[in-house]
Amino acid sequence: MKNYDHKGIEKKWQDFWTKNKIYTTPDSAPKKDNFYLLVEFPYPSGNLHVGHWYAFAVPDILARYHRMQGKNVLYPIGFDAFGLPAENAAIKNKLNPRKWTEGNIAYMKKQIQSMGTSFDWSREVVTCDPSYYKWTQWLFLQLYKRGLVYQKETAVNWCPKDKTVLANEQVVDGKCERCDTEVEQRQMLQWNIKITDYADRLIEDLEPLNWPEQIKESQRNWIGRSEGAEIDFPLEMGKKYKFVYLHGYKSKADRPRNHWYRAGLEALGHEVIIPDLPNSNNPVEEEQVKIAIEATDYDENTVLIGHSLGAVVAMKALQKMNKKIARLVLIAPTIDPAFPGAEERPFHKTFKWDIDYELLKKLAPNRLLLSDLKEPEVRINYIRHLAPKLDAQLVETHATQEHFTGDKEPDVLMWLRPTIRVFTTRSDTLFGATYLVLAPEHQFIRQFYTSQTSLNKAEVQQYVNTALKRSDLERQTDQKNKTGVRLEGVSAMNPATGEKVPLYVADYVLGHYGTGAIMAVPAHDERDHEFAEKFGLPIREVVEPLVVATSGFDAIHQDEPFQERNSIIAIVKHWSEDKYICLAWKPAEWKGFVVGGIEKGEDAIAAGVREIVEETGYQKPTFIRQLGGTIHDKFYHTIKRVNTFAHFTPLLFQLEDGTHVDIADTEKDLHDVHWVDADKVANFVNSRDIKVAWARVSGKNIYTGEGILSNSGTFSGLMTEEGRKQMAEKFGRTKKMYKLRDWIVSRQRYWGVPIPMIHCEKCGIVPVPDKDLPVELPEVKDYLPEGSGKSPLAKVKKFVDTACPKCGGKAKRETDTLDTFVDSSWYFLRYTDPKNPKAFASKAKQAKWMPINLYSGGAEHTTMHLLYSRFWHKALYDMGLVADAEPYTRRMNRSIILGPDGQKMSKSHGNVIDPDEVVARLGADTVRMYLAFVGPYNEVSSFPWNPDGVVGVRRFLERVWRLQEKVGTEDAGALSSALHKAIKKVGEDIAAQKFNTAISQLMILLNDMEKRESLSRNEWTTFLRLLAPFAPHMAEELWSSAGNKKSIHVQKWPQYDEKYLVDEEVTYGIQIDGKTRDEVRVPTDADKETVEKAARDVVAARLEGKTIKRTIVVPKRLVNFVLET
RNA sequence: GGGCAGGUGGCGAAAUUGGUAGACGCGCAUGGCUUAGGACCAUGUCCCGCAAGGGGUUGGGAGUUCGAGUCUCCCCCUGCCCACCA
Repeated sequence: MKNYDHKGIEKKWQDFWTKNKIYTTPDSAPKKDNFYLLVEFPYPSGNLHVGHWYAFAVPDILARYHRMQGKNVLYPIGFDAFGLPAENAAIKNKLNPRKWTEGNIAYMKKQIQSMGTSFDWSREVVTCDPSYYKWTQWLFLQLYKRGLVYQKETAVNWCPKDKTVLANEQVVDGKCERCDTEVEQRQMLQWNIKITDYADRLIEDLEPLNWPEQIKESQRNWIGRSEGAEIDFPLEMGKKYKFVYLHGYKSKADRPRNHWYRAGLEALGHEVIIPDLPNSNNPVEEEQVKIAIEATDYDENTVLIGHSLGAVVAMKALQKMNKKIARLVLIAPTIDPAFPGAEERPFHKTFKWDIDYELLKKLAPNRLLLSDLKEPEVRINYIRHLAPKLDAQLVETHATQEHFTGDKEPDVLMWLRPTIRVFTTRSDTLFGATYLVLAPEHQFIRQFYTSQTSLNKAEVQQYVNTALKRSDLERQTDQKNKTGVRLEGVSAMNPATGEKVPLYVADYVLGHYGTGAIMAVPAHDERDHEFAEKFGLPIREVVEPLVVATSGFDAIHQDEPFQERNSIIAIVKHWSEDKYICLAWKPAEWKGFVVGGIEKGEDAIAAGVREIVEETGYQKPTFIRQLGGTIHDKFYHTIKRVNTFAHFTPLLFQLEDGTHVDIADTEKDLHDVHWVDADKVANFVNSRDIKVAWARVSGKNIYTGEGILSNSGTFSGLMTEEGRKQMAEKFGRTKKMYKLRDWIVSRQRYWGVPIPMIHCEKCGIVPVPDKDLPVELPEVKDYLPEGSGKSPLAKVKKFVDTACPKCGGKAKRETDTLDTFVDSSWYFLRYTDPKNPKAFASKAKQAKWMPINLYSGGAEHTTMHLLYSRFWHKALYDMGLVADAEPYTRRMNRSIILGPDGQKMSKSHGNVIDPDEVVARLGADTVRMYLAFVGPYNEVSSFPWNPDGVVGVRRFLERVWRLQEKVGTEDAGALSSALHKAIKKVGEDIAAQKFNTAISQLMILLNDMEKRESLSRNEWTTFLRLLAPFAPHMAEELWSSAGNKKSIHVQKWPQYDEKYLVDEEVTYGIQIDGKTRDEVRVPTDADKETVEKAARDVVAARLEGKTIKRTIVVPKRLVNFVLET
């Protein structure tokens, strides 16, 4: 027997496999099911690292196993070949990025092939190949045609020195990676993809997927849906408007409510014009519109209001004038006669509803509809139908009198003024909103405020300028230090309380989330609280905490009634030291302060004093202060044995001195009294309500949880959850918001897919026609950016100058390239039909393989790549280009291999393992198998590379090699029971991707076989087939030496027989009182009585003189004797 | 601050899902074989004990159970991702 020479063997068989094309996968094979196993394709960085081995060689075990199980397995590979490193290398070393990339691909291909993986190279896909990116462009244009692609001014990282746009990873600590210059934010027109349109579906379609829950959860978090409300706060500001109010049918200017509106608006300094519209009882459109137009000069300071039929007059008048105004407000507009269910009205003959909503939208940038919920349903419905047509803010409310005809209609007046819209998830705390905060980017600041005379315009502008320059990173590291500036001369009205509240601009509010404005509730939000403290703003509590015992010793009993009681919590401070009285209840685990009920005719303080004396014996408590509002608690009273709903008034006392009288025995039996140091109280007490009360002593903890509303007008007493619904309805609208933002796909880079768009002087944006695809990346002289922020492509005149495909006139090509996440959003489709020149992949071939059975990849792609490609697939699905809404049936994230020192492998740590070196020394089979053995493959976990561990696997393989000496030539006899067990276990473990335990079973099998005198040929070749997925080269060599001609990798996985899995005898553990004392071997088929008797005999000495209360026999496991105590 | 995942020998890890904790491998120790060995073979490797035997043990504490690494509650610690998301 020769020694195990891995080098010779691996080379020999790799060549053999390639030559015989054993891994070339047909689209279908007779009597075989297709199985699509996908691994993330690599970026061709130039050198393979251990991570690549882990990513490709371990799933290869699975691919080989499924093949041996009779499946037609597609296990493809390619290269994600566009991207920044190639461009950086090109700039640095004056190379051609294509040549650099292609060189790397050629080198890495050899390395990957050295792993002995079963990739089908005939299906290789390379994203920078024009035959590939032609289809990237084509798919992008399909999305464009579907309305999913748009251009938008977006902030980018800009290095003022290098005059270039920087990717996020090129910004280090807010500075340019290359020249260390401070990075600025700069607005640029960029291509975006509307992934947010799919946010809900991306969340909902996760549900049925067979993915690990954590991956689903992090996708949901990334999308970040939150359900809340939008609420409008009317502004009172220095800016003066001219209000024109048009009354309705059978009405007139001289009505009490009109005078009242006038007074309200004039009080704020506005001008108010209320014309009498002619023939109010028999109105004619032309006459009324004429008078409305002549009422005044309309300009961009005019607010046009129409009530009822006046709303129609207002729309028609505005349409006719075709002048821009500030705002259009329609109060309970008259129903269009064409609307289903509209009643017939006398003026239908003299009015026409030919309204140009698009024009109105242009003329009035701000539109508001007021609807009275007391009115008949048909009008409410009509206004709901009108709102989206006008794209108007719809306010549904309860008027003082139906149809807003009361003498005073406060809701109407409130909404006549300009508003700030906020998004909140806590609309229930609206009564506690004592100020508003706008993000520095907020449009109100740009459009209105800075253009008006205001008291501190310069200060605000300066703040906004510096805030906008601050990078996200700076904002982050400075979270505890809130800054901001008040907007002087303007205030908003809290729509719930009617109070004036101040406005601030502060960068703790984000411009890109929600509406860019918040209502601040300092009593129940920690950030707002911090800001309010700093700026001396009022803090109003509107939520009384309610805690509920859902688990633990005092968990409430379902379906039992609650007994309510008013009680106190008395926190008692020591007379001289910083410690407090805590009580530990003896009958239960409860630990807290002095608590007790308030008796009839007693006030809270008196109850507190009484309870302190009764429960602690201390005689001289002095009341200090009440610690905020009531704290509610629902729990099961373990002594009184009843569900309790307690309302605690928290009180702070201090003892005057240590005067103390022994307490009653009945009290002593109930609890122990402890003096606890202030800093240990929080850990000592274990009751929810007590913890809330204690937090108020320091005053630093803000209650942000659920509870019962207080100080909230008619809403007081409601549960916060219910209040949230009701207030959102009454004062705003419910609204879903997402953290997910649209996908910016523009890159100002050379080495990417050119965006196939043309900018025509006449026609605007024109997509490149399909017949002109691909738009090929031209050669350029150098890869430095062009200087104005455009990509190096902008310097290539031949590329840029083109003719418009529509009109043939002068036009310029788009010079941005696509984000590489676009390339990788569909590569798996191309594998199914990699050479197709007519389509990105034919439907027939897709159908053979999609959706993917298993996608294995790195945890770093859990959110972005996975989300982008899921979105992309859904968009294609909606266009009928793919057959499934989801591309990946299963997804698994693999673990991570660390350096030998337990640190992440990196050059700076000096702990990088070079796989080529290890392979040269120990062989590819050893490395593959070691990586599979080191730990569970699909866990959020990491394993250090252990150089000794690798040697151990090598040792295993050498022992296998030596085993061939024991093999006879006869196929005599049945397989051993150990072999049957291994066939089952190894197979099941591979299928479950538990490669580590599969290998340990092979080791157990080897240990067993080594002990044998000889092995039959049949046993030997069976063993080799089990080994084949792990060590494909060695298995093939030994298989061939055993006289086989065909490759082992096209063989069938061996079969096991159930009857050989069962041993003749089993060992039972013998326990006494649950402690293992001994063991006994009994025939496998022995009945309970036999087992029990055998066990009893073994431990007879121990059982002497004891009485057995109970015996538990767990078949094939153990016998437990429970003794009488 | 939020979300997720974890915590088992000297180390990487197993544990039929509530049933003899530590399979398998590494390391270490002793012995054998050897000119040598980072090779190979055998035995051992939680603690006390020569042994028979006894005791302990899955981050800490409590609970449920005949029986808990596994279930429940409280606390502590570590890693990853996100982070002023209203």
